[in-house]
Amino acid sequence: MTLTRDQVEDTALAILTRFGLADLSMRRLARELDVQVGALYWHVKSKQELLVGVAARLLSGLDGPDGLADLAGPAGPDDAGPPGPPAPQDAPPAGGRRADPRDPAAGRAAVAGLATGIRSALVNVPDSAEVVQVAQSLQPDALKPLNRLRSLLESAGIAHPAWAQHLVMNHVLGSIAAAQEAARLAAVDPTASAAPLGEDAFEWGLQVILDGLFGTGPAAARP
Amino acid sequence: MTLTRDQVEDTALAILTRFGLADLSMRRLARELDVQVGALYWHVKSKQELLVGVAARLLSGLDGPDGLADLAGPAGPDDAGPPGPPAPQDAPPAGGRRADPRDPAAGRAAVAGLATGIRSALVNVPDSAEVVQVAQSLQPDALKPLNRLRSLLESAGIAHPAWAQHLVMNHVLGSIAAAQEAARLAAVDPTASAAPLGEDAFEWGLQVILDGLFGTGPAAARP
DNA sequence: ACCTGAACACCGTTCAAGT
DNA sequence: ACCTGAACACCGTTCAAGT
Repeated sequence: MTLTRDQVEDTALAILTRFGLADLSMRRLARELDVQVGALYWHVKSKQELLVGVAARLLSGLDGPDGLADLAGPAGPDDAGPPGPPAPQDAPPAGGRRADPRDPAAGRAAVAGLATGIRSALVNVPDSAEVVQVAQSLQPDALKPLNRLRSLLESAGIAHPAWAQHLVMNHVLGSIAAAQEAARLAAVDPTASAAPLGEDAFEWGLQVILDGLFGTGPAAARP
Repeated sequence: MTLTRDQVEDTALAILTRFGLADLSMRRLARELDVQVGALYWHVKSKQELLVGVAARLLSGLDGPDGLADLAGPAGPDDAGPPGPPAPQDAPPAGGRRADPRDPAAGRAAVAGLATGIRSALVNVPDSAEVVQVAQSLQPDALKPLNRLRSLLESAGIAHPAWAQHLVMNHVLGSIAAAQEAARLAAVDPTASAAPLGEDAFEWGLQVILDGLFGTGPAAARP
């Protein structure tokens, strides 16, 4: 059986999920696949290009039109915390549905649902936020869910959809990275544990952003 | 003359400023200082600890009580774009002053001024956002300006100052990283240039966040 | 106290040569 | 077409030994 690009990306995702980005080296990947390092470079142009593929796989559950289709993500159930639907005031009415221009709340709910779905897909995979961030800056159109986020914002009437997309994504990825780093620190040194910065901090910040984006009053009139 | 920790951090900052994080290796640093690599480890415990020091230096102009004291940052003038005061509706009234509880607008202006100051201090130093991010997660209290940002938010009556601090910082650092990555990409491949994502995108996003945090209406009543 | 010299265990990428 | 073997030019960290 000959090596495949899919196999390479699958194994890369597996190493990332189990051991994190520090252990995801081309050499480690080759060892896991029982080939020489050079063989990998027949299937991928560079490690960066490989990471773009891994990022796409991380978010592949959100490729379709339904932002909540695979809410738990490929890595299993969501992180610890009180169970129940996230974003109670937003998620139930709509996941990733097209925003109805006659119903402004639907646009906000769709954005909230997709943002929460992206977080759920990444939060259990170590360093996944970093991987998505490099993919996002390296090949801005390679990640469909991020394009979908932008078009949701555009449909909802946001003035600068691309800017808003980055605003939301910086919060999503920043929250995940902070939470994972805090967890890593706590695992080594259990004494230094300031604030957990978990799912509730994420939801709170998301609502602040959505208030600013969709808020009645002066916010809606901003250029 | 014997080596000093200050010298090590100074030279590290110089390499970062001129060549970026990829070129800031312990070996390169030792070469620049005309010592062996091992010598560095007498003065710093690890590269991560060194980066915390570099991050502190990057933001040292904002240590004092005035958030706009060193608005241009250590790297020279701000990035390209139409000149003029940033955040016209926020910066003029107050830089980093204590928020007057009787004047809610002063709190918002102080936060905006400090956030803009942090951006100005970092935007011209390549990969500075990444450096600050690792410092922030590694030693959350080592960077005074970030603590000051939190206390400004607290004084302004924000419900969750620590969460809000991260919300603002994720936007500041995310915007800088995206802008610098886009510039790096454009330098290599001038054809692929989606949206610039520069200072105006930063200001717009900052105002959205501040609208959500300070906004009149439902936003102010959020827990 | 402060630094050298040298090692340990790694990296990403390239490329002639094999099959 | 696909892979091996081997090299190139690097990493961060440690530590006996020198001064």
